[in-house]
Amino acid sequence: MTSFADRTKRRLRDELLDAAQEAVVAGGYDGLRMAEVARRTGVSRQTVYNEFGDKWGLLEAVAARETERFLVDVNTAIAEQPDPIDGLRAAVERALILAGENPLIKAALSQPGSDQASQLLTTRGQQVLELAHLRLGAHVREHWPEVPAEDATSCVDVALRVVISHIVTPGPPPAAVADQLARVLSPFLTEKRGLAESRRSHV
Amino acid sequence: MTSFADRTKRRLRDELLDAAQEAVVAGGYDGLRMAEVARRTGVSRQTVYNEFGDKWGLLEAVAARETERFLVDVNTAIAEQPDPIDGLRAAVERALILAGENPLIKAALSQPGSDQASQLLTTRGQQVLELAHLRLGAHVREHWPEVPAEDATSCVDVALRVVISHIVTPGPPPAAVADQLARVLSPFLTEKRGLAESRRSHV
DNA sequence: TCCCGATGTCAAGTACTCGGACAGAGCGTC
DNA sequence: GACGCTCTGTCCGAGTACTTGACATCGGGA
Repeated sequence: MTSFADRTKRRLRDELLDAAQEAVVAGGYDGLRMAEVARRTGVSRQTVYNEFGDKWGLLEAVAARETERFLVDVNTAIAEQPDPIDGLRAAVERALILAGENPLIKAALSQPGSDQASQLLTTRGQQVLELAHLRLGAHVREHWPEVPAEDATSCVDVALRVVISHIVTPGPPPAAVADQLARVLSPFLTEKRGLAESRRSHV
Repeated sequence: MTSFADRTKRRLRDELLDAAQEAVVAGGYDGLRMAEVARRTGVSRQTVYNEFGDKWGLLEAVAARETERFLVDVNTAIAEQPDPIDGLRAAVERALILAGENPLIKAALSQPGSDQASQLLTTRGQQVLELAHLRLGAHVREHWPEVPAEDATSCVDVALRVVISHIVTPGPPPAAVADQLARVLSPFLTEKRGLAESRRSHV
């Protein structure tokens, strides 16, 4: 059993993040007030600083939590597709749809103080990149073990960067982007797969 | 906004009560261990003592919370009936059904250490009596203002004592008891109402 | 009889929070 | 440009609640 104190600490953190996220959604980075977050949560301002260090730390924590949720959702989209190409398409589409609907991302891109927020989005992008590498990479390795790890990594990397770009600067609808990416990348994957297989059967 | 500390304190209390109630249901009064309640909640034994004083205090608190829930449920049953007699019948039946299903009451009546537990039930009975007086009394006053307050009180009192008796020593099915009580008491109420009205019209 | 488990009490230690105060930066107003 | 205002970030003393370990006590069972 986790101690009550531990659970309370986690809950405090969560509630602070809730309040902060709400504030960011409503008013962007500038609309995020430390004192307001504290007041809303029913806690002293100092406690917020104890928990997150400074305003930037708080914002990062908000983004980290949201990222985690984002990835969980995208992951299920991938898991539903046995074929990696389909998984790629599904993941891309899902990610773009989620991003389009996400109030936090909207706020980061449109609200005042968006310079900081979008910088955060970029930082987050790096994290998403790494985390998604792990997930997506595992998926490819599992279903297409014949594709060399390095090539799978390259492919995932390209896809992710394109997706993030589309999130920051929206373009065609999600499905179109997903199809495009799948179309562009699938030859690479299938070729690599074929090479690996022929090489293996040759030896 | 209530302070986070307040909410945490309430939550702690609630979780302690959850653990205690579970223990009582499983093993009766003797099965309730202070140390076990503390361990389950992830808190020190001392904290349990700080919160409830002693074992009896803890048990009382469990009973108080359950009583409150019980009354809320019964109250809605009353509120659905505009006619006090129907309300009486509905409340009695609901109370007996709830009591029959309630694991805590079952434990109090059957588990070892039931002497303390049933004593508690009696103590609780007093509280239920008082609280229910207020609620039921208000209901009667609202819908049959012509019935003297004193008579309404008497009526509610009799009904409650009979109900509690039926909980402690179960007899006929709830509906039968409810009908019986309604049949026995309704003449009293209607007569009192009639008297009050005629007296008023006379003056 | 002795041991064991449980209740209940106590004191000291620890961690966290609160409240208030302060300096500094940014921003609009006069 | 000086001023006032708001918000950030930091510091510290006081208060509060939880923890830990110890102890006395009581009742049941080997």
